[in-house]
Amino acid sequence: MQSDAAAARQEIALLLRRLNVELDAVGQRFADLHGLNRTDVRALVAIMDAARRGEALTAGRLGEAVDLRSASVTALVDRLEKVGHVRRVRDPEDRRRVGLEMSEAAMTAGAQHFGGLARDLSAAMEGYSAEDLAVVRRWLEDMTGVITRHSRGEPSAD
Amino acid sequence: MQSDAAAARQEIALLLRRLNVELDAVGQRFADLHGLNRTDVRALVAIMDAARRGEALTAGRLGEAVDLRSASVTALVDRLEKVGHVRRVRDPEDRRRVGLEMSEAAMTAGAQHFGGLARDLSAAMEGYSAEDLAVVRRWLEDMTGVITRHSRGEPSAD
DNA sequence: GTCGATTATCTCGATCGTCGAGATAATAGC
DNA sequence: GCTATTATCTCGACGATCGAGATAATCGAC
Repeated sequence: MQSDAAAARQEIALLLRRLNVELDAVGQRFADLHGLNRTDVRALVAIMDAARRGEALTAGRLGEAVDLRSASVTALVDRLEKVGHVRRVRDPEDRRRVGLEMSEAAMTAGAQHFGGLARDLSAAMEGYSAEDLAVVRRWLEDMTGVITRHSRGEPSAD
Repeated sequence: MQSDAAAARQEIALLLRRLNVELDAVGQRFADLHGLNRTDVRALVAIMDAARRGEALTAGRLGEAVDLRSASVTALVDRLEKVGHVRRVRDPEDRRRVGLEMSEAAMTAGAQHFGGLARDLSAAMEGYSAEDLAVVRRWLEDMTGVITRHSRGEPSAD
């Protein structure tokens, strides 16, 4: 019988779900603090991520990132622009395109909130050995693979 | 210099964020498959979790679980009841209260989708030793602690 | 037991986010 | 040039959520 081991694995799956809920709550809290909704936060994070990679997101690409139709993206960017979080910048190369640039203030607020979390997570991992972190890393990659297949609706490999 | 170790920790934090995104996508997929929105899915999960604990959720408690005001809960339960996923059951003890019972079909669909994920996750952990899983478990608890503090807006312990 | 306070849910009207359809404007291909 | 394609925007409609207030049941003090 290995039902003990199976129970341990199920418990870990439950812990993962709980972590997921709390991680979502971090985004929700940022939204509450800044008078935004969850979509707005996801958009700002997408723009920030792109900026970190050195790319300036266009309206269309932002829509793909947050899975919204063009009409909704226009409304979304209107909201973010109205409160000064982003600026529309027409691309001189292709004047149909609208680039999105985050304001310094929004960048700072985002870095403080989410960067602070990343810093605290990193700090909480300081007590772990390189070997332990390698295990965690492999586990994260394995779990993400399984989850990704589920989110795409692909059959489980059994 | 331990910037290598710091970089490894940051990378793990990024992996965790990616996992979170995919885990959200699993719920989104369930919603798409059944013509529901994310709130409806969260509600069904909350009802299912309560049922597993042997409790029948009332409308009010469901509202707390998914963070909605009573007016929205009424609309939410109306939606779920209309498509036959839940049934309103007046509590004979306290006839103000409305208990919520999931239909067999909804229960089965939920168990299939989310239970299937749990099963696959568990299977993917079979290759891990008890020691490795203990590391993962401790790590999950530590990270959840940090994240929960952030989601509650409590100061980081530095 | 009766009556006011409290609790649980519901109704109504308003607001806001999202979308489909179609307009507008710029680019690309021939 | 002229047409097809691409990127974004406008407009009208729909649906999820909410605040305020209504309704109905329970509780507590007397």
